[in-house]
Amino acid sequence: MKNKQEGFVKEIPKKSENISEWYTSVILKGELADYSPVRGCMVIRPYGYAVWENIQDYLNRRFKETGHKNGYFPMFIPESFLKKEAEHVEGFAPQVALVTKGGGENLTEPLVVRPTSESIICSMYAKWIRSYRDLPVLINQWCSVVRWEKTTRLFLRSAEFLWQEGHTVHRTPEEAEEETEKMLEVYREFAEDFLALPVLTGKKTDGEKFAGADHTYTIEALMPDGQALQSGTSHNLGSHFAKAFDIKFLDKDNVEKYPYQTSWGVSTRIIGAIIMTHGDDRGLAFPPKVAPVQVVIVPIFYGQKEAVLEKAAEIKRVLSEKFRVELDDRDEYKPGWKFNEWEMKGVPLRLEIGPKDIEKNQVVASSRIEEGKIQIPVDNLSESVEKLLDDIQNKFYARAKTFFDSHIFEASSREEIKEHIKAGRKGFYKTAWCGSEECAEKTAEETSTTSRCIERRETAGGLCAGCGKAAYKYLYFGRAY
RNA sequence: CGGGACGUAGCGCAGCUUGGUAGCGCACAGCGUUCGGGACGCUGGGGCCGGAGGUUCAAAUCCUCUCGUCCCGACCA
Repeated sequence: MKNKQEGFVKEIPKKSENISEWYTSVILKGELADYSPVRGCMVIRPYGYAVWENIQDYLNRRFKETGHKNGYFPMFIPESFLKKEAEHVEGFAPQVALVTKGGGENLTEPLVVRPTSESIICSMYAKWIRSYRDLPVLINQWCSVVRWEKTTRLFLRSAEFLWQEGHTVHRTPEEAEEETEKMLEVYREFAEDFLALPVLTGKKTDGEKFAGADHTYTIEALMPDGQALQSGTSHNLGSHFAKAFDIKFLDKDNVEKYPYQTSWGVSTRIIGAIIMTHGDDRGLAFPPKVAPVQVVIVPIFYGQKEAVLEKAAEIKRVLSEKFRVELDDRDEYKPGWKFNEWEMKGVPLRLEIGPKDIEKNQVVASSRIEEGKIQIPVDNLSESVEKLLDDIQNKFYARAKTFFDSHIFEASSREEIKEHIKAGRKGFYKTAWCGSEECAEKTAEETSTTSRCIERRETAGGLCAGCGKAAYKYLYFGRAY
C-alpha cells in the first residue's frame, strides 16, 4: 500500500513551511470562502457558512439558557450617535464606512455603517427603560459589521464580518460584572468544548480594552505560528454609555439612576482559529462538534454497485438521524480520490463500505486525526459512531492543548521575553506584573509584543517583570493577529 | 500604511529579455473500459493575456497610470 503521506491533495503548500499560504489555500480549495469583487470583503460559501451555522446553533442555545433573547437593530447609525461616547468614537472613527448619499441626494446627517452597535442599541434602550422593573435587559443580535481595515485576511480580518453582539443592561454594578464574567465563561466553554480550542481567559489591560468599556475580558487562542488571536470579548461597560445616551431608571428607592451595561461578541474570525489550529498538511480538519460534515460514507463498488449503494444509503439514513452525514456516490471519482478530497475538506470520520464489508456486516472507519483503519459492525452503528466522534473530538482538543501548554513561556523580566523571542520561542510570555498600565505598555513596546490578558488569579508574591516592584497579577504578552 | 512579489483558460504555470498565428499540465464535456489511497483510451469545448491610456505598420511582450491579490513589517475582533 502506498504511504498515506504521499497521497495529499495537490497544490496545498505545507503548513509547516508557510502557514500564511497554507491558510489561504485550504480555505479556497476547501470551498469555505472566496474573495469578493469588493476589496477586503469575503464571500462565505455554503461549506464555510455551515461552520458558522453550527456555531450559531451552539451559542444561541447557550445564550437562551442564560436568559437572553435575539433581536435586530439597523445597520445604519447616525454619525452623531457614535460621537456621544468620547472613547468610543476615538476607537472606531478611523475604521468606519460612512454613507453620505441616499436616493441620489445628500443626507442631512451622514450615516455610519455599524462597526459595532452599542450606540444605536443604547439609543433604543433609553426609550425602553423607565423602572428597575424593566431590568435586566438581555438582548443579543446576529449581524454583520463593517470596519474599514487596511489589510485583510480571509476570516481573520475582513472589512465586513459576521458576529453576534450581546447587549445587556443591569440595575447594579455587581449584576453587570456577574453577566460579563458569565458570558466570558460561556465563550471559554464554547472555545474549548465545542471548537477544541484551548484559550487563555482574563482581563485586558486598559490600553487594550474596548473603546468605551470600563473593562474587557477576553479569550485568547494561540495559533500554530505562535501568534495570539483574540477570539471573543466580554465588556463591562459600566455606566459610560448609559450616561452618554441618557439611559435612566427609577430604582426601588424612588431615586433616578444610571444602569450598568455589558456587551460581548464572537465573530467569524474564530473560524480562522479553527482552521489554523486543527488543519494540517492534508488540508482542513474540523473537530466533530463544529464540522459541517461529521461522517462521510465512501462506497466501494467492485462490480457490485447496486448492492453496495443500497447498503450505503441505508447506513446514511440511520446515521442521519443523529449526525451530519454525506454519502459520496459520485461515479466519476475513484475511492482513493474521494479519500483525499474529504480529508482535505476536514471531515472527522470516514466510513468505507464495499462488498467484503457487506459480507461481514461491517464498515471500515478512518479518523481524520489518526492513521489506520478499523472495522466496526453495522449493528448499533449509531452508538459506535457517537463514541468515535467523541473520541475524535477529545483528541483534537488534546493535541491542541499540548501545543498550547508548551508555548506558554515564563519570563521574569523584559530581557527574558526578548531572549525567548530571539530563540524562536513564540507564544505567550507569562510575567508577574505590578498592575501599572505604564509598566505594561513599556514592556509591550520594548519587546514588540502586546499585552494579551491579565490572569485573574493573584501571584504568589513575585516581582514585576517590568519594573521589579512587588507584583500582584500575572500578565501575558504575545504577538497577535 | 511602508517594503517585496504577482495578475495569461476554472486551477497551476510557460511565453515577455530580443514586439509578428496564445501554449502546456490538471480540471471540464461526450463515449467506452475502470473502482479497498488521486485510473486509462479516444474525441471535443473553452482566452479582448486584470483594466485604462500611450509608443509602433504591429503589443501578452516596451512605457505610464490604475485596480486587485499574496508575502514580510506598523494598527485592529
